[in-house]
Amino acid sequence: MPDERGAAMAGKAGDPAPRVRRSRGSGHVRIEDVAREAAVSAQTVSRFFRNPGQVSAETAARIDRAVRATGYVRNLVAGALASNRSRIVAVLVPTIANPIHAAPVQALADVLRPEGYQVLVGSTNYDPAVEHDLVEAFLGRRVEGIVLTGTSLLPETAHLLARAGVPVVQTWELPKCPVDMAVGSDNEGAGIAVARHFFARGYRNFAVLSHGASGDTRSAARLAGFIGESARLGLAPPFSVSFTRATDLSQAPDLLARLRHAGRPIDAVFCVGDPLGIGLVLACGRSGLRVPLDLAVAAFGDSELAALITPALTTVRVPRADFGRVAGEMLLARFAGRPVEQRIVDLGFRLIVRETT
Amino acid sequence: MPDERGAAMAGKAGDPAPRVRRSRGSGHVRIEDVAREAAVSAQTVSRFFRNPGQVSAETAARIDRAVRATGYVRNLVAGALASNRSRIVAVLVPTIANPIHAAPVQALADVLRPEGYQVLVGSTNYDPAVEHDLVEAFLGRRVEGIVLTGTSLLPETAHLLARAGVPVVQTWELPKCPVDMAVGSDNEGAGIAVARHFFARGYRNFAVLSHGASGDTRSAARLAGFIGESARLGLAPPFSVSFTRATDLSQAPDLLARLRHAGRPIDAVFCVGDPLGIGLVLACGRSGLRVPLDLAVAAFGDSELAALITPALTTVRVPRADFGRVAGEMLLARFAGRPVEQRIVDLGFRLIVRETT
DNA sequence: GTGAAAGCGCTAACAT
DNA sequence: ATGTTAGCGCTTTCAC
Repeated sequence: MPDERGAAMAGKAGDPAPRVRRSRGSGHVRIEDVAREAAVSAQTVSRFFRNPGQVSAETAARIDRAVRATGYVRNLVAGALASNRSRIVAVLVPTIANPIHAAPVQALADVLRPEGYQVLVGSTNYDPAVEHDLVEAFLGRRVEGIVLTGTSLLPETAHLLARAGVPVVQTWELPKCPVDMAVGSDNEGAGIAVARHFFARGYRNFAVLSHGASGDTRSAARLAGFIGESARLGLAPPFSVSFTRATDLSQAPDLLARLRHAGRPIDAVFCVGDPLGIGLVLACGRSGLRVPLDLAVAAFGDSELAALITPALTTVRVPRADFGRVAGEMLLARFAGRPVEQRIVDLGFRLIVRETT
Repeated sequence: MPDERGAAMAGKAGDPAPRVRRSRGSGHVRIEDVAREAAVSAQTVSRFFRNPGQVSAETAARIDRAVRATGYVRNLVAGALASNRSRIVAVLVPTIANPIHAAPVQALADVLRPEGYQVLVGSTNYDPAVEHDLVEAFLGRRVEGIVLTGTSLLPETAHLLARAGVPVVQTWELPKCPVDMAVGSDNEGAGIAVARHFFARGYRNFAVLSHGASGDTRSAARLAGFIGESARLGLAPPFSVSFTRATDLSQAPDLLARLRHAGRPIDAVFCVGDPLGIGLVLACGRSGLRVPLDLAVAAFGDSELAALITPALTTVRVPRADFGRVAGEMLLARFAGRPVEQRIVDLGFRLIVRETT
């Protein structure tokens, strides 16, 4: 009878147990309150939440009723501390403004949800320092897995990750030395494919359109592939134009002007991302430049709009959703203690030739 | 001397304190390890992390060194439990695939970050049941504030929110009875404005294009405004066409076909969202339908692409980023205990007339 | 199937 | 400016 003491102490006043002090505490209903209401122990309530089948049907019903009566909401923070399992997986994307990242994040969340995991998203804005801070914050929240977009880690970030012992999946790219696991496509190969396609179509004067984000190694790899192949094809180095902001399409007309005053005629442009490519094609339409007659355009990503604009955009398709899905499956395997046989998964790419080339 | 017991027990072996058992624990470096290394108390290390200026410069340097030496990463989970402050704000959006939600989320995060808050994003997919589950999960993580997109809450969700006592900001819409606070624009008014604009331009045969998501009360309000004003203008009820999926632009050509076989000629279409409007305009371009000569189009959102497509889209502009910024500021005010003078903030809208009308 | 005890790693409150 | 103590609310371990 542990309540005896409180009852005895409060004897005269008849008040409920005046504990030593009550300045802490959230004021929330606790598992113990539910337990009391259901006339079971707190353990049983805890079991009920984690695995309802583990308690008898009758107890379950009583607990269920008690939960409703008290308005109890599980404290996952306390649970995470006690069990050392946060049930959170973090995913870092360069920017949520680019819808190209929606599919993988969605797919990741869809794979993880049935297993009870929630996905925490962070935007690095292509800044490795921001990425580092986010990784540290996520590690502080004791996430159980981290999915990275690209492989442009700072050495100290890689070190942090390695020390933490948290499963990490790098996506989109195929690093030679992954921090842990990776799933993606060959970006350099994509650049090469585009260069060859341009060449096969008869174009000889190339330009590349990229954004200024130095942390974007995926774009850099595509560019490297494209430029390298141009050289192998015996062409002059592509004229290079940079966006200052990755997603600001309103710059497209200005960019087009720079392309037209390159000092030499340009007949084909490779854009490192679909937003750039779409912006360029639309800007051409506005300024009366005929695509692909006056200028051919190819991009990367195969976003939804690529096929819809006129002329439809030639672009490299990568299985974006699968990046997220596979990343989630790899993490799940790790969580379950299953060994991941293939630490680097190449999901390939495909050049979708449409009307802009 | 609490260690005495352990020492006595392990007397002969002479081993370091063999505690009763050591099966729990994360194996991570703890604050106490850092404290020992820096020859200070754990409390001082804790203070150093939360407010470096609170410890002397010399101790700070020692702690800093100790943190590096041990590779310590703060356990924010334990911190959140002890302080009852998670420093997390949750934001719910219908879908991250629609880039229209990127700006407010970004702005919210930008306002909150300097104050030490992180933003947790969840997608409801326009499903109130999913929204409910997410709210419950977030509440379980003891988030300190919740930002909602739209006002289509289930009654039980509203109840859950009310009970939790967490500050809530509903965005995009202006509910008559907000759960707590709200910042948005008058969606019905936007629909009315579009109807009047169509009418003023001489169009008389209206249609509306929406997606099927029943949980989207924002779209519903726009539609209601548009339809109501059509009636007031003495016009026939607009012909209505629905997308099955909110963001699947590939359906646009099919939709266009349905519009053309409406049984009566349609000369102006109001699309509840920009993605729909852009898809429609592009589909018209593909099928040779002249916009606005054969069909006028207006939408809602003023996304980046709206001004870039040809013809440029007439659409309603709302200060999306400001929705997030103001929501963040309201939350911050609450956190600081400041009273929020204005619980409902109307940020207005503007019809941007371009070439599609 | 259920309960009792111990403690996860940190911070609030109270000292000094 | 720094140290000591007592939890935060849950889950693990062990016992029945």
